[in-house]
Amino acid sequence: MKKSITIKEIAEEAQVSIATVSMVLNKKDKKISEATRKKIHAIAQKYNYTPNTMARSLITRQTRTIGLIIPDIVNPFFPEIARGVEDKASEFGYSVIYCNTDDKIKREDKYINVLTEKMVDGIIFAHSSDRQLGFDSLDKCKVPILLIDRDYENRNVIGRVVVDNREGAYMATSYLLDRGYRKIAYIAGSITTTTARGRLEGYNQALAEREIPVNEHYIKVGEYKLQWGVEAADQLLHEKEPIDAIFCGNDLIAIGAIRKLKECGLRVPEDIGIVGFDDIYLASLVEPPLTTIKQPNYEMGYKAAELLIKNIEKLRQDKIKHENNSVLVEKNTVFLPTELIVRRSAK
Amino acid sequence: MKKSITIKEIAEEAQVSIATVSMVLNKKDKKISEATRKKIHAIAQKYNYTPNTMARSLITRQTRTIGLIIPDIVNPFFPEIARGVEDKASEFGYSVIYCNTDDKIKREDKYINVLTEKMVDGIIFAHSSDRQLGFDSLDKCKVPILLIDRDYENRNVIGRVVVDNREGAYMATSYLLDRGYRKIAYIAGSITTTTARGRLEGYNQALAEREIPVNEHYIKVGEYKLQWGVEAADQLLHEKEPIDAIFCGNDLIAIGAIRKLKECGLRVPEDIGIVGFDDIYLASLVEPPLTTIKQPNYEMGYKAAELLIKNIEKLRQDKIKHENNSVLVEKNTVFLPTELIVRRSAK
DNA sequence: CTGAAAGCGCTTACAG
DNA sequence: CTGAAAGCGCTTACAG
Repeated sequence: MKKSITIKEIAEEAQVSIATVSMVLNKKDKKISEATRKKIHAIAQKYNYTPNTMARSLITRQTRTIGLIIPDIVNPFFPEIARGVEDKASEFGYSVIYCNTDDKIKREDKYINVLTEKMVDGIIFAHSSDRQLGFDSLDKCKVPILLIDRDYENRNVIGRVVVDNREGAYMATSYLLDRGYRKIAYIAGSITTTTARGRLEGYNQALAEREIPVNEHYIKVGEYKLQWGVEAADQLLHEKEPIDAIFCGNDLIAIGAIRKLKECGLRVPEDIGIVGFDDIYLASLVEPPLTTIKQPNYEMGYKAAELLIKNIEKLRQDKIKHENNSVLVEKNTVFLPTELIVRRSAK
Repeated sequence: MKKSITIKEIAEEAQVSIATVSMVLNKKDKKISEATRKKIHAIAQKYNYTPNTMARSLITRQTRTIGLIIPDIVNPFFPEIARGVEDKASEFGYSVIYCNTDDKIKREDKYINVLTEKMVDGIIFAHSSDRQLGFDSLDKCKVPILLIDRDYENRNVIGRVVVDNREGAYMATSYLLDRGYRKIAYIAGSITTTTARGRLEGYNQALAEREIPVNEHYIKVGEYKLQWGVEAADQLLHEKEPIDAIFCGNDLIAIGAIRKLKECGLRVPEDIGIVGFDDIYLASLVEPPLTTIKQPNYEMGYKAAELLIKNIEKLRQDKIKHENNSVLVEKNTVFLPTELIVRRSAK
């Protein structure tokens, strides 16, 4: 549309050098006379000057833009994360470019490339669960990467922000145990991810603490879908040793399980106790409102953006000051706590 | 992190000029000898060359990045739109920077500014419903803007993509009429938006066609929330002339209304027919699965990105070719059709 | 207090 | 077929 005015044109009109204009507009104008300053600001205002950040970035080597790579924004798990990221980023004056990969490694690599070319200052990355080994595009990547939700070993990764799934599952299972349930099943969504493994650990730990033996038949591994909740619940109802409670890997599973239980005339939580992992907050909409472990998704995004940007800025400081290799602000994995939300108490 | 190699360095190593390297790497290399070409590609590969798009953009005046401004990605209405936008954008080789405004005009203006500074090629904008009049930041904006979901008159706007709410409401109401319902209420979420007005028009039109007089008491205006659905349903049940069906402004309202009806021992749809406007696809999770008007949200984002990018590219073509004022690809409002999803048929 | 100059990494006429 | 040169809009030492 309209062409923007440049500092060169402002300089001409103000009868000063472009250096002076640049300094004034960047508030590095301690040494500039009040008169010049006013004149320049007036002209900038008049023509509605907007700086060309491309030109600036070319010199400063910072774009104040970060990338967010997630599987799918439509998956209700991710909007809160995305929102957390954007909130923190904009607090710091950063923008975020967001990318959907559908968990496809090819698309992940493509986006890492695109973001690198766009010179983003950093990337927040929720990678595919299939991504098992070190991968070229990550190794080659010239941009700092921070992992969320799922863990992954890689030297280019400057940090990780994940949910404390072990603790959450422990809380969920302990809650059921506290209410007197003893035959607690676990319907897992999958077991290949660190997420799922953490939850299994927590479940086992809670049982172990009370010296309740783990019944392998009580652990059903499938996928994070409503239909799987229905099926798994059906399987559990046909076990020789009847169950009295279920810890569900996520809330879609929980909804499915409840549907099945009701079909069979069982009441929740009077007959069968249920706690779900509240991936996507839907559980609160089904009846009976379900007791769940709330995932700190918003916090995850927020924290991730904070860590990433702090690292970015520290890296830059170090480069400017000492030109030596810099130490990261925080290199280790951050575990975010979950919360037990009791919506309807069992027994 | 690692510094990227530049075309200058490639040129040195290959013993050619940077112009040659640039041409080869940009596939404008028809005139370059096969040997030089191969040599250059080999070196680029070897050092894992990634172009600096800042530098390129500075010259070409295109960033291949568009902005997406929405109220809140956590609102389940928007992820599908965002996904549609990103899908189409990445098809065209564009990235998208996304921004949450919480419907605050101040934040909208801030983001329009930020995006302008970042030199995005265009902006897709779902503006606040409170934004009634022409507004400075939009007028001043140097970037083409395309509006989605909500309409707004402004000369800087190159187009609009909205849902055909009138048609949708007409379908919903007609469906209920076809099933024999005659006392059809309408629980609206609000009436200030063009969205809500369109729906009211469709409702009125359907009734008018069958020569059924509109009963003002049957139209309840509130907000797009579950609780309002509960309240409005309660009000409707106390009307002198009893209703036999409800058209709900969105699915949160529908869920609330159903909850109330059930509480009063009424069956849906046997006693009271219900059709909701399926803003957020949640309706399918409540029982009984609800008949709804499906919003083409994904399509809205997809179409919007397509129109915007086509306009951007046309604008550029025209500038290169004739340097004259260009005609927009499509300036008018695009109405996207809704779809009636019958999940449980009434009567 | 201010300016002249170099340069960020690239593209694009233009010349040969 | 290839190179020298100008320039995109800005920042940053350095000099005065």
